[in-house]
Amino acid sequence: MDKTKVITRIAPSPTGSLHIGTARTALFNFLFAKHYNGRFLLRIEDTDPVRSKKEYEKDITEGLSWLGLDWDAKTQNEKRKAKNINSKFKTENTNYYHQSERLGVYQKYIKKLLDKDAAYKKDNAIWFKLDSYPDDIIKYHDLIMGDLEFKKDTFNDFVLIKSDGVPLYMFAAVIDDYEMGITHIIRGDDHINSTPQQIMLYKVLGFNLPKFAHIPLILNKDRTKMSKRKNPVSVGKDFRDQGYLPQALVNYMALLGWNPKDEREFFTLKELEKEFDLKNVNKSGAIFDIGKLNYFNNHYLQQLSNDKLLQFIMQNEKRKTKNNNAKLKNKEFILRIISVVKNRMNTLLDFDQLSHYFFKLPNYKSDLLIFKKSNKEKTFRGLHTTYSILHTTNSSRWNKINDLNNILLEVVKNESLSNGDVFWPVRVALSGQEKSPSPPELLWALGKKESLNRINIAIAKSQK
RNA sequence: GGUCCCAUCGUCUAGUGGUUAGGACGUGAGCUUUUCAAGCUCAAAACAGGGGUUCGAUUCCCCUUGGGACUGCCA
Repeated sequence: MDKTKVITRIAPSPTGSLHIGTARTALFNFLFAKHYNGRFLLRIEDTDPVRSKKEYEKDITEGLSWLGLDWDAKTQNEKRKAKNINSKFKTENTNYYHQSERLGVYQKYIKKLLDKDAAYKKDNAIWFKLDSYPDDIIKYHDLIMGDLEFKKDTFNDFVLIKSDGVPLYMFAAVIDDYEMGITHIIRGDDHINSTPQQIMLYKVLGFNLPKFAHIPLILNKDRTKMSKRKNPVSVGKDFRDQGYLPQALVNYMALLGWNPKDEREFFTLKELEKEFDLKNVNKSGAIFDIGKLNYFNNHYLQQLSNDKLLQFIMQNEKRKTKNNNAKLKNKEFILRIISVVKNRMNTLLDFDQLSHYFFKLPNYKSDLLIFKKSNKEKTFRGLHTTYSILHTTNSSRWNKINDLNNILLEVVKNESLSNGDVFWPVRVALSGQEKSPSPPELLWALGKKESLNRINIAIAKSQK
């Protein structure tokens, strides 16, 4: 880029949980800043004391961190400047910005506008005077949308400071972006129409214009905007808590509106930092497709080591139940289960469904033991022989899935049965399910004692 | 209504003044197999319409249509 250091920001209002749209905007701001070795800042726009809530602020910061979108901390100098002058707001001294601690700053610029006759007081509020902007046309170059042009007379004077003394977004954002030295304002294209008003403020205040980049919105299935108010899709509740991995969500969100101009589709955050540029962001909105997110999530789940996966499953379980789940105590056992069900998982939450029968054999009908191309006699014979051979099998042979597979094949051969006569009933005996990992995998995961126990139960059932 | 933005398979997208319009998800089929899943192979699936410009437009221009956003003392 050029000599000036890139500084971007994400400026959410804490009036709801971290929304998917905000997260995607944060991602683009983060990536752009990192790509050019710049800074990425977080500013909480909490000037609406009625709707703003601390819990939402917490959700937002936690969500950004979870995604790996760590903001650059305020400098010491910036920290010192922060001062809360309005009793309506309580703010701690965080390493990111709050508008509520900058109320004094806004006053300073309001005075300037008043002095210049660019603002006036009416109904106890401070209004911007459109006439103070000299031109009839406001134009700007958008890094994504191209050259944009607006007629001034389609706007009216607008409120800068409400009658209760609190500044409005339109004004506060301009002052903050200027004071924070924001070089690139990357935000949703729902802000295109309010940009001319902000540009007038920049000009009248004598500020240099930052670069604007309006990114296309994330859309619902019906192509309407996925909005924070109407479609509160939350990063924490709807993705993290539903068993999605941050790397999957990041990868998926990046591809919503941006692409690498070739056929690669898997990117880590680091790779995205390297590849991302506003030039490759397109103009039209993108529908959010949970199916494709699942695909990415499955992909990243497979990349995880079993140990890591165990760790995530425990974390998730903890978040859900608020205490340690007793059934997850036996780590060795869980690790074995993980390795046989892993590739069937789309989200971390799937583990429950895919693994319950390892912990407790479900009740099943004896008919289920009989393979569709088999009969009762063969089923019984298969189970019986399997039991006898496994019974005498040295537990050292139990460590290899392939050995266990060979044992089952031996049974098939010795009894002149078909694969289905043996494998199917063994599967049902071990899992009580018709869909499961392969019988040798089940044997291996369950261990010798439990496996024999379950086969015994099946033999008893098949005799009835 | 006004202002502004957008327009390639169902979805995310690549692409070029001359291409068999490419990839991915999803869908269907096949292979494999003891089931399901996975994996592999194959298939169906798109340039919104009309005018220009041009030897030639999916690509450039205009119009229409369609969709969306904004239109608060919200952000």
